[in-house]
Formats: sequence, C-alpha cells, structure tokens
Amino acid sequence: MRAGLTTERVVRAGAELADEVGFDRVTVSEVARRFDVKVASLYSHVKSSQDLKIRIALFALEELAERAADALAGRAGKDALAAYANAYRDYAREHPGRADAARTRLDPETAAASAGVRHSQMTRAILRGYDLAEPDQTHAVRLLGGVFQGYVSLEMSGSFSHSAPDPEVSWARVLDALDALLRNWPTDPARRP
Amino acid sequence: MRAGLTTERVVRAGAELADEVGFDRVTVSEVARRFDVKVASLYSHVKSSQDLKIRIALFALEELAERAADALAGRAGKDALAAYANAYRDYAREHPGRADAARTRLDPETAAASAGVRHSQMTRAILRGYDLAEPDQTHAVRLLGGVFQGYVSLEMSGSFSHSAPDPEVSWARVLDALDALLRNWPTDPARRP
DNA sequence: TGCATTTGCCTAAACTCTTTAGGCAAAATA
DNA sequence: TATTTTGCCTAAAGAGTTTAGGCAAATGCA
Repeated sequence: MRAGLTTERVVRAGAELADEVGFDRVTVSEVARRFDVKVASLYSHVKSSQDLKIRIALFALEELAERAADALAGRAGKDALAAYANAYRDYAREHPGRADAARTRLDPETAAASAGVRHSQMTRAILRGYDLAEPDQTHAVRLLGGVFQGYVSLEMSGSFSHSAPDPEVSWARVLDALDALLRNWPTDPARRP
Repeated sequence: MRAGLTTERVVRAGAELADEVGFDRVTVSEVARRFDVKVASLYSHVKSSQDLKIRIALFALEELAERAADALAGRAGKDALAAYANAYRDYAREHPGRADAARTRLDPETAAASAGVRHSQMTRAILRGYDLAEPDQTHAVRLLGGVFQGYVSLEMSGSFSHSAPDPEVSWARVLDALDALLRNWPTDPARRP
C-alpha cells in the first residue's frame, strides 16, 4: 500500500499542521509522521523544509484571495472595505498558522507570481468606491495593506485581549475610521498652493 | 583565558546575528561560534534556544522604546506622531532582525513586563495632541500600533520596492493621512442620535 | 494474463542544532 | 598560598534535514 503523496497533499497537511502548532513549528518530519511515511519520502514532493514553508505561504495567499474575492463580489464603498477586511480577519481567526504563513517574506519573483498580486488588485478595486486619484490611490493601498496585516497580527497575538474595550468593537470602529479617512483623504500639503 | 560570557553579551550577539542573517535563523550554535566557545557553554546564560529568542525580542523592544522616547521628547501633535513613526521605521531599517524580533508573539505575562507596555503608553501620549476621548483613544492606539507594525513590515519585505511611487513619499503621505484621521476621528455611528 | 518499465516509498547515513550531565581548570576569596 | 567558586569544556543522546541508492508496487504494453 502506498500513501499517495503529492505536493498538493503535502502542502495541505503542512497548512493544517501550521494551524495546529504554529507556522514556525512546521517540520517535514512531522508532516511525514502524519502520512505515516518516512521523512525521506517527502523530499520527492518538496525540495526542502524551506520550500515546504514557501508553498504553504503561497497556498494560504491563494486561499485567502479566493475568500476575499467571494466576499467582495457585488459590494462597493464601505461595504466592500469591511467585507475584505473581515475576510482577512476571519481567515486569521480560523487559520492562524496559514495567516502567519501568508505574512512570510517571499523573494521578489515568487511574490510577483503569487496571489499577493491579486490582493493588491482587490484593494485597489475597493478604492474605486472612493474618490482617490494616483498617486494617492497607491498610498492608500499600502496603508490598507499595512493596517490589515498589522492590526490582525497584533490582535491574534493577544495584545488586545485582556483590556477594554472589546477587540470586536475596536475592529468595527477602526473600519469606520478607515472609511472616513478614505472619504476625506487629505490633499498633499506639498502640492497645496 | 575565559570568554567572559554574560546573558547580556549573549543576547546582544544574538541581536547582531539576527540583523545579519534574519531573526528566524538565529541559533545558539552560531552565537557560540561567534564567541569562539562551545555551544554547551551558552546554556548557563540562556535556558534554551527559545529563551534566547525571547530575550532578543525583549532587548529590541527596550532599545526601540528608548529611541522612541528620545524622538518624542518635546514634541506634540503631528510632530510627535511622525517622530514616533519614524523612530519605528528607522529602527527597522537599521536593525531588520531586531525589528522582526520585536514583533515576536510573547506570552501574556512576558508581554506585560516588557517595554511593549511603554510603547502603548507613548502612543497614548501622542494622542493627547488630538481630541480623542475614550474609548476612541484606545481604538486609535490599536489602529496606530497595527499600521506601524504592518506597514513597516510590508515595506521591509520589499512589497513596495519595485513600483512607483517612492516608498519614502508613500510613508510621508500615510503620516499625513493618519494625522488627518486623528484630527477628524469619526463619531461612532452606533451612538449617533 | 504475463512481463517490463516506471514510480514511489524505503533504508542508510551524514550533518546540524538542541539540550543535559558531569569534569576540570581558572578566577575569586580568604 | 590554599580553598572555594565559577565558567567553560567534553561527552552523549535526541530530533530535524537532506542525499544516495534500493526494492516493490503500480502502470502500461503485448
């Protein structure tokens, strides 16, 4: 009897392992154990431990992009903003390991070929509901990317856990604030007459 | 001849190593090599590899808090906001490994005893230059924490590198935007009559 | 159905890092 | 100078990574 390993299945198992024990504790050995297979067998499907982790990151980025796209469908303005932001946050709550993986630094070529590109496209799509011309649109894309990544990461780390107000409320108010900011984006003081 | 190891010196060397090779590649073995000492010798000064990493994180948090406090001295309003934000960003540029370390998730007790506390106090101090009552002040502290952490992390990862506009410009405009947001913080729609 | 080929998982082994236990010599103390 | 303490060492076991080569199960072809 063979285990029926494929790169796909190995990466999926790695993603599940990440959610259970943390992305930084994912090892090829443990994945092998879960398939009840010897470690060496995995090396036909992933090049290295590093390669496995990169693949998990790419997988998470894809999965998250899919969810975000679904959430975004048919929405505009603040609705779209909240849908995207919630997709991001909910994903991190359901799949903390994968969400950490999605934050992994990828080398430029890998990143350019990843679903990360779709993420910034979606962010840009959200901004169509607001009146932002270039280059402010790009500034806003970067700001939003930073906020989602940073806020969710902080919340997941428990930084907000044991103090009022409820993180749930803060999140809602942060979305209000971002919406307000995008509606009243300040003009560049350097260009003001 | 003895090497003169102390926990302090070991942690410092670990921080330097982190800046050179990345925080995730810090090993007790490599630090030992740099002191030209056998690995086992380090275990009188740090409890474990994990312990070393936590200490590096705490060290980075302290160092960053010190810099931020200096930058903040005598400033208020947007000046203070920019000073704090730049202290954070400059630190990440000078010490990428330590900055990564500072983003490490700490368990609640450790976090509560860390300089992380001072960081949120400083953020709160910055907000005194804006007219924000509780609970909005806390929401804003969380938002700012998220932005700084997330934006700088994204920028360090090279996400903004190879596309216009200049990240330097984006950063300035993001600070403009945050300042504008704090000056015009939206009232809670749930409480609007 | 029988045979050949391919494929997939295995054994073996080298290397690195982590961590503990106990020893010995260099500092510190008296 | 003698003694205690301290600090770094040797030794060794355990776990993860990675490569090379082997054998049997699946697949394909007659």
